[in-house]
Amino acid sequence: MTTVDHLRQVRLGNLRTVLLALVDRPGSRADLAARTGLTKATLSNLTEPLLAGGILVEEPATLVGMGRPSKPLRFHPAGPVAVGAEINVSHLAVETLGLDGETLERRLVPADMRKATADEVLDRIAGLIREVTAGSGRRLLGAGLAIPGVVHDGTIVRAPNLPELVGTRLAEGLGERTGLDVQVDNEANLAALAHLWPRHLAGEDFVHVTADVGIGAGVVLNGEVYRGVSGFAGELGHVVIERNGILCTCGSRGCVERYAGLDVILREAGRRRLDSLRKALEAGDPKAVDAVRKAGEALGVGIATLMNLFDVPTVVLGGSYAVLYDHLREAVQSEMDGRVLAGGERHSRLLASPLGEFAVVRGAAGLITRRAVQQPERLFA
Amino acid sequence: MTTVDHLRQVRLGNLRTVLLALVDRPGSRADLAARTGLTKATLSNLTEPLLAGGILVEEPATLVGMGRPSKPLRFHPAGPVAVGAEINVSHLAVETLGLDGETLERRLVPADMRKATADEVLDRIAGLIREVTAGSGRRLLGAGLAIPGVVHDGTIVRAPNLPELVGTRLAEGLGERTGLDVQVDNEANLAALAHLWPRHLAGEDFVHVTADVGIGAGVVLNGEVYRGVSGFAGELGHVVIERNGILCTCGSRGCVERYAGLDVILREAGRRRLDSLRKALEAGDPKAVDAVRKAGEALGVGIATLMNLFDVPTVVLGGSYAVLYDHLREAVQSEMDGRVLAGGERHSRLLASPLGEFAVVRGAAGLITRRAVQQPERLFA
DNA sequence: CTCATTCGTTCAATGCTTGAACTTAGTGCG
DNA sequence: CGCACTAAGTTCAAGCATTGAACGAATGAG
Repeated sequence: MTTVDHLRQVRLGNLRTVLLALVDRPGSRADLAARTGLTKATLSNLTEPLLAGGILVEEPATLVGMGRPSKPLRFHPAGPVAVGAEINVSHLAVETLGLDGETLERRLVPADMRKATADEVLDRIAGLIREVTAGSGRRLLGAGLAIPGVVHDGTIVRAPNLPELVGTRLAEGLGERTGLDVQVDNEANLAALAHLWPRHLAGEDFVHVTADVGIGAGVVLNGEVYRGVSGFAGELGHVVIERNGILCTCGSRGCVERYAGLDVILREAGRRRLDSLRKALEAGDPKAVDAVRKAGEALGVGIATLMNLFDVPTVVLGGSYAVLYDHLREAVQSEMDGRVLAGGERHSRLLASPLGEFAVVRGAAGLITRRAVQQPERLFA
Repeated sequence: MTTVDHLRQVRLGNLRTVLLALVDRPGSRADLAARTGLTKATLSNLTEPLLAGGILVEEPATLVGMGRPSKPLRFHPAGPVAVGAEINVSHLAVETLGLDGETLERRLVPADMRKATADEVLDRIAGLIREVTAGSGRRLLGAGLAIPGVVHDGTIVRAPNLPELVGTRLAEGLGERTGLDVQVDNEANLAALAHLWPRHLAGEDFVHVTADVGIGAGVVLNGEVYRGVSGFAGELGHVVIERNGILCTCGSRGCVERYAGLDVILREAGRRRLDSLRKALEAGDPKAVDAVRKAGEALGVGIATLMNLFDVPTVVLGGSYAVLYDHLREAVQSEMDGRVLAGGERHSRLLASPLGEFAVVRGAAGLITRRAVQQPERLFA
């Protein structure tokens, strides 16, 4: 709105384009100009403050081919980093992530959080963050915080497994403890984001499905995490597959969660923990195999419904489902093939997440690096 | 990419902002400046070519209040118009729509199209378009064409009720016949668009649900129609509500369509046509009332699932469902209240469409006026 | 040593928005 | 009737990011 803000916007937009190209891979000014469609002149101009600000470094010249050698630009190895943190029912985790997408430090500590108060949880998380960031000397861009619940306008509005946290504003609490700019989001959304940023692991339209106590789906449309109007989008656990089926805690009947939730699978398989179930599956225990297959059928019906509504070509199974993938795949795929309209292999792809137990916390950190790239003015603070 | 294309983009963006403000309502330059955040100087500059090009007119001064009277700008009454056309199983329709959102002409002619070839259909549509556009002397911006099927990259890839059209490229055929720039889309998407443009009738996040032979949902997220990767999004008809339920033509079981499709309702009610059903309902025929209530229950379960996935606050019932609204509402709302997570009146609103049988064709025309506003360079052709 | 080649920088030109000053066209009041 | 007041609309110099062309820099090939 001020004098030439419109011109400023053009510049920031171009800066974003350049940074996105650099996240993809390093490159010289000439190379970046070719990749972004900008001119070499503009690139020199745009990168100058980034180099001066310690965001980028110029590498020694590459001595290949004819002509003046190029000096590739990359993110500065001592440049700013983002922190990711995760609060879950049975563990806490933190991770630091550079703008180049490299993980610097990680911690995952088992801890029963079910009855912990917000203050207790935040104190522990803040301690872990201090551990992983101590002494690096690198500027911190902020922290992303993942929680197993629905967040709306910074407040936790639903958290079936961490009832103590409902109604609290965790971002502010963690901000006070760490001095960081904190952003809170749902673990399902962040696990999905980890498959999108900084690397595309499943295209730019997919659904990432995980099971903990509930079943959550993170929906990515057009390269953006879709959160819905109130942050409730992707509640795959409460998709109905049998309208007069088992009563659910949510008040509905026949929700997918009652047939394919991790608690249901474990109970049916007669096991207490995921690890024990996995061993039973490896040993070929028929009760375990059967329990997982049955869950897969229910999950497949829910996923088919989801795909008929969102029309995304790819489903990523993560978390516990990734662990059980080998025994889930067939049943899930079979229901999908039989029920998805745009079906057939051509359209529906089922993948296991390659990210393991750090997916959520990596997504939490990615939320911050991504914001820094999309709003490059934040890099000059 | 040329010299100062970036500057051009800024100008076109501002032009779009101004036109959007004018679609909302007419206003003087000073008023528009206040509403858009631009300066009076810029507004004079931007509107000058629109006035010269016959897109806008300056009204005689309004003589109210102190100071120099303002001369409101509005869309020119002889300015360009868009054409909408609809091909359906049992009728054809066309409509012309001005940039101001006013309907100029309409035709809806009953016609059994089930076995018609693409050429026959296009000839008839082209004839209707000539009828409604003849002699107006106004420039035509293009035509939107609605069909009961899925469109991807301009080709009809699915049309259960008009099998003759599958694989054809109707846009090109109609373009050749009329000389217009034609854009084809699904009727569900266009019915939804009609509730969004040029007037917001249900906010900017909602789902519009209609029943013909199948059940289609047009999904509007963030003020944009969401089409999915292949144009299959919003296939509410094939959301599963009983996983071992009735076999569906799509190969799945327990699809909503098998319980809440119009054909099912009519059969259960012992009627042949919607009109006859409506009269039976008005007379209180218990068989009819019961058939509609049962359909409403099934539909409500499907809608609840949809809302748990998309997290939209509003559902609009259109087409046949709007006609049956009084007898559907209670059952649908009851299932929604019991099953939607973000539920309660605060979050889920159920409405009947106010647009009647012209919703689809109005949306088809709206597709074109909307494009003209969003890409203002098209207005200077 | 010279030429060809490619990288990166310098610089005048372009064209859009802006705020301030100015002109225009009314109302209200003595 | 005239003068002050108010608000609409126009004019204009200033500011700024990108651009293409020209130029300087750094290397390989012959």
